[in-house]
This record gives sequence, structure tokens and C-alpha cells, in this order.
Amino acid sequence: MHKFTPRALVLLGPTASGKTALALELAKLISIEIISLDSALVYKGMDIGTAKPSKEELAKVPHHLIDICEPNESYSAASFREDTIRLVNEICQRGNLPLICGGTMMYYKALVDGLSPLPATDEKVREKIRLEGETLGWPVLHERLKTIDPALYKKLAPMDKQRISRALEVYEMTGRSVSSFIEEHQGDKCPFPIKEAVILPDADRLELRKLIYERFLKMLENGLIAEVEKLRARGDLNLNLPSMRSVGYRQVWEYLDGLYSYEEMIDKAVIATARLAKHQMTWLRGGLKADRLVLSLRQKDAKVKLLELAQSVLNL
RNA sequence: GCCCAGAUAGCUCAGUCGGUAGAGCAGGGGAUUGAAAAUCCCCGUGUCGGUGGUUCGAUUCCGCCUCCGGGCA
Repeated sequence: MHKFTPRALVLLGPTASGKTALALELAKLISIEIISLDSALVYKGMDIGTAKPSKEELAKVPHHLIDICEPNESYSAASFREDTIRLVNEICQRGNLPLICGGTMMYYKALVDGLSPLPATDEKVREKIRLEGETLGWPVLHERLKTIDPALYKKLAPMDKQRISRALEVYEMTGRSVSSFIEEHQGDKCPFPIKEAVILPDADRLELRKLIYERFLKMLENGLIAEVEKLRARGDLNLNLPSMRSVGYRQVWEYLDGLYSYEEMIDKAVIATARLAKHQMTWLRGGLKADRLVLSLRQKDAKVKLLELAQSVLNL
């Protein structure tokens, strides 16, 4: 087994598209290690609702960036980029091929296009701004950006609390605008070569929805409610945390709060998941790379094509 | 059987003092720089239940019919 210079194969696809299965198929053919591209799989204790690969699956192929955070922490696109660059180096050193696999496209963009040298978030500052936004109304905070960061002010909608909050947070911590950081440095491109495959679901929207519905019922059968009850019992989690805002967890949490019935909870969770898939498709259609391989699971040769692409990465 | 309240967008409903109608949700499209499974932006013609009447004009007022609630028998 010899070392490679850093390089990676990428497999992108929306939720419920069958990425995991295809990745495991590839693992049978060549020596790969999977780097999970998924903002929800990073959390410990969130297994059922995130459709995390099973213990057996995780044992078959080395997986990375799964179960690396407590649900009361938050991971980020910046951490993903940093962790992935480090892991790709390590994996290639071992003579294995890194397979970056998942559907969190913001993380992927951060890896490919880089990030400006903005400061990491500060939970206390963020919380302070959140309370202010909630009481004064977000348009009021949006107005503040007019003088702080006129360029961003124009780009952001008055109700876009997340981005308004981030902009004010950066200003409060550094005295500088987000735009000034971006002007200073746009971000470094990915430091190693990549080949990209994308799985688009075979099913039409209605079929996909049915698939999602059935998968969610299975999650409930497998003890999703108990999983969320356990998370609630920790006492340090709430709906403002990224982990608990995840599709499925949020709805079960609200159901357990008595906000709506069991049936409504199922309905809302399925809708949220279908929307997630749609949202991911919007990213994928946006076209991050022109020379990517588009796969469909219905194609008998999807596995072969992916293998060919993997070989071409090895030959780089 | 009688009385009352309904029937308007895929769903829940608002509204039109008579001039053919609009919110939320769902759905579709898009944005996306340390929360991204997040956050936000754009997109609303539908025999206004059927039928007859009054009227220049009815989804709106009146009558009858159908259906769905609730109450009384």
C-alpha cells in the first residue's frame, strides 16, 4: 500500500437518494475511507432520525466526521473544511481513497471555494443578538446594518434573522463588517483535486414523498420518540440549537411539548424532509462543477461508473 | 322531521355595505461565507356548492335543492 498525494472522490445527493448504499458498494471494490458530508450526522445520540449508517455499516468501512459533537455544541462549515483537509491528507497517507459523501452543500461549497477569514461565532454574543431581535423585531436590527455594512444591508432581507444576526455578531466581536473581511480575502480554493459524482433521485416528487413517509414511519418504529425523549432528558438542549432543529427532531420535540398531535407531527416531519430534499436539489442543480458525473440508482452501471471515476482519481 | 351555523385556492379560513376575491399552510422556483437538516426571497383565476328570482350587474340579497357540522325531537 503506497501513499498518494492528497485527492478525493466526492459523492453528492439529496436525502433518501441511496448515497450510503452506493458508497458501501464501492468500498467492496477499492480501499476507501468515507468522510461524511452531513451537518446532522456529526451529533452523538442522534442516530435514528438522521438515518445514520448502522454500527455494522460503520464497522465495514472507516467513517469520519460522524459522532464528533455533543448535541449542545454546534459544528460549522469552517470546521468541516478544516477537518476534511486534514483527513484527506491522512487517508491518502495511508494509501486509501477518501470518499466525501453526503448532502450538506454549504459545507461542500466551503471546502471547494473556501471561506473568508471571518471570526468563529460566539454563543454568548449570538444569544444576546437573538433576544434583541426577538424583542425589537429583525427589521430593526437589519436597519443597523445600513451604516455598519451597506453592501450586506442591500443583499439581506429584513427578516433574514440568521444572516442579520451573523453580520451583527461579527461587527460586535471585531468592530468590522462582514463585507470588509470578504473584500480582504474571498477564500482559498480546495487544496487538492476532486472528482464529483451526483446522485439524482429516480423517483418523481410524489414517489419520493411516499418513500420519505415510509422511512419516517420506520424511524418511529425504531424508537425515534424514545431517542428524542432521551435527548430532552439531558436538560441542556433546546430548539434554538442546530442539532434540535434538524428535520424530524424538531417536530418530535414540538409534539412532545404538546404543540400538536401524533398525526400532525408525522405530517410536518414528512413535509420538512421533502423540503430538505428539494432544497438539496436546488443546490445540485445550481451546478458547482461542470464536469461532474450524474448517476441514477436505476442505472445498472451506476456502480461501475462510480468505480471508473474512482480509478481516474487514483490516476491523477 | 324541525331549528341554527356552514359550503370561497390542494387544505384551513378571511372578504366583497351588490361591480367576478386574498391570507396562512401545502406546492413550485431561487438565494446561500463559521447555525445550513438552518435562515430567507419570489410565484395566488378559483364554474366563490347547485338552481331559480330581484337587479344594468349576484360569489355577495331572497327562495328552493344538495351536502357537512351542532342542537331539539
